[in-house]
Amino acid sequence: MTEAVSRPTLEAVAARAGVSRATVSRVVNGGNGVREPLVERVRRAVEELGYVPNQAARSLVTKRHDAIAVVIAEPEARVFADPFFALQLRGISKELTARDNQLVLLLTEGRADHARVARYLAGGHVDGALVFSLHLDDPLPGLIRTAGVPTVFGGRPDWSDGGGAPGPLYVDSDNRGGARAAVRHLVGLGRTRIAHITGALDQTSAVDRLDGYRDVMGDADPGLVVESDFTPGGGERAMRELLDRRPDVDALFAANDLTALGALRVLRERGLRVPGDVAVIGFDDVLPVAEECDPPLTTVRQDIEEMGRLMARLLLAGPAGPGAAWDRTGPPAAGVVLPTTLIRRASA
Amino acid sequence: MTEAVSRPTLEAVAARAGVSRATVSRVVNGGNGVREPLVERVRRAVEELGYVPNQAARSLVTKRHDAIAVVIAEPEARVFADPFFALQLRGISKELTARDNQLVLLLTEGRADHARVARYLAGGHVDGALVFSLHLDDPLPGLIRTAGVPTVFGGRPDWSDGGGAPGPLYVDSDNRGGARAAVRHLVGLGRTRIAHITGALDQTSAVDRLDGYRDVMGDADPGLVVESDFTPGGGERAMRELLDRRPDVDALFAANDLTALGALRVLRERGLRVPGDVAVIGFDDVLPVAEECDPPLTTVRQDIEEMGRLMARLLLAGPAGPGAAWDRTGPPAAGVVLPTTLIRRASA
DNA sequence: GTGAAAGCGCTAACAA
DNA sequence: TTGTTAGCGCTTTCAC
Repeated sequence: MTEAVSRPTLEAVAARAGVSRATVSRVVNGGNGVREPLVERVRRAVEELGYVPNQAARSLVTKRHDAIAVVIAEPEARVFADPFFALQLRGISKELTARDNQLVLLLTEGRADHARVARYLAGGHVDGALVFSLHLDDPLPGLIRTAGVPTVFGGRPDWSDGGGAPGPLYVDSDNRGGARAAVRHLVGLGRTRIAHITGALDQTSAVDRLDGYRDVMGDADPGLVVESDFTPGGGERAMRELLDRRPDVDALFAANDLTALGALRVLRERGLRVPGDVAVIGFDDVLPVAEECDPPLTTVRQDIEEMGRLMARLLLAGPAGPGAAWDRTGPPAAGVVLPTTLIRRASA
Repeated sequence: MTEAVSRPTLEAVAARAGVSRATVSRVVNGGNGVREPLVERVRRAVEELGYVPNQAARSLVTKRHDAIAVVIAEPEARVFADPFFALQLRGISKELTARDNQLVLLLTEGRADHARVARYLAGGHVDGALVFSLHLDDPLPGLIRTAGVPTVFGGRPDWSDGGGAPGPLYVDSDNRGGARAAVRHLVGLGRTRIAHITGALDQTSAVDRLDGYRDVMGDADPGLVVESDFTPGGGERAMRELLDRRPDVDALFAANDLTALGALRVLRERGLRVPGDVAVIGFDDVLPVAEECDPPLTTVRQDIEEMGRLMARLLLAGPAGPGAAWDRTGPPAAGVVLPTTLIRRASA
């Protein structure tokens, strides 16, 4: 019946092994400076008793938690219609697991939750935080800075190019470069009236992709750019607007795969062939979206899982253990930008 | 520079408010039995010092953690190609937040991770666990039972109909009833050669949906049933096999929306009209999949977010506080089954 | 190399 | 109603 009686303590293990609590503690924490035969005896006692260290007691004295928070701040429903976050989470989880850290998930729905998250982070319950999906006017970064928790951002925060202050740590993909590659590919296909449906322009990823488009198409008709929001519905609306305005468009670079999906529906509905009449490229390479749409989507791939892994690695990378590096010098500054690759499928 | 100096303790607040630690503790934990003026004074001191209770110290004495683990055991890549889990997570998160609990996310990749998860749960780091995605031969339930952690399962575990023992707590949707509704709808459309592409039959949800199909189509050609795995790729393969075997099929009930998505591609590729030649119904109503496919998918909706919310509610519902009810009587037994609704769109 | 002892910050009897 | 006190289980000096 698995009585929920109190689990064995260090004390119990010590008694069983015939040593002191201190020795057991040493063995449990790597066994440095303990003679081999003793180590062996303690290990056996641990095994026999099924001893598991009490994390609360340990944290109380070490002030470490071996836990980090993942904050996903996305008020809209979008978050979960998009496999993007799930993939990042997976990467983060793998890395944390490998380093014996736990993942505390903090989901926020709008402003009301910000205070809660800030309080939690400031409360020193975790050793660090991984923060996603910031919008330009988001108060969260400020709150986090105040909380003084080591933090790595997913995606470049908008204030990262600021003045002299050491920038925040972040991991991003090369949105601008990826966008350029996509548009150049369309140019290479001989397309001349290349449109762009943007993402939500209060996020740096959307701005960077737009900039990449402009790098190549600088002199194009501004009417070829339609603002949208990274969703399939938004993609549809934008595509309609675009076709009404410029029926002669012969290529589209969509801010992400979901947007492309919406655009494809409208193109089909209007009887336009892809890529015959309009070539289409997305961004993300999120499966099954990209692979399963019709036609399969040419898109710019970012290694989302690797981004997650990297964020975790960066957060835990403090030279003298978690926290140390940050406390004295402030964040190690700057960001890591991962490359993107153009994946050719049928749509362009 | 937000020095990472030690945060204020109960002691400090007590000193500032001119009361004892015990009084501060009482106020912080609801203020019962403390006279109003004192409460006020303590509150102010807490405010001024920015005091946040040290959770580790608290857990050490209360043996509670105000944290629960969410275990997602899904070896395949499928997990994250499917918005299903994300939605459940969101529901869980909302409910936990409302009850001041934290969510510790445990993702497992195959068997290797089971031991790790079991150890963590047995370690008493959390007050309970929410467990998803069990497969028939999964060792996790056994390990969890041994660990003695209060647990609620997402989806009916296969061993729940067993003998006399009180069953495990679980939340599921009415897979069988939903399947029946779907197939009956197809019958109502005048279809007679109604096929079914199953999900992964090592999961009860897939088995239940198949049973629902059989409830209505008991006497149909067994050749109309093809086994698959809940993925778009699997759906494609199954649809091809089906068409080769029974080219006269006039309706399809797919085990989930992703499967339907794959099947739709094959139908289109073979020049068959949906719903003209073949009517198609999915299961889940997961957006954007169902809404954005072509044609928009008629499907059986389950309220995924509500399932998550309910799981959390159930887990935290112990009469004498978390744990208590479980410790003496074992799990309160049985499951909660949520209704499903048929959502009519264009595909059937 | 090993043990003894002093807390980490909090809650929960128990006294007052 | 409020304060005093004794630990919760662990790590970590400091002696030995």
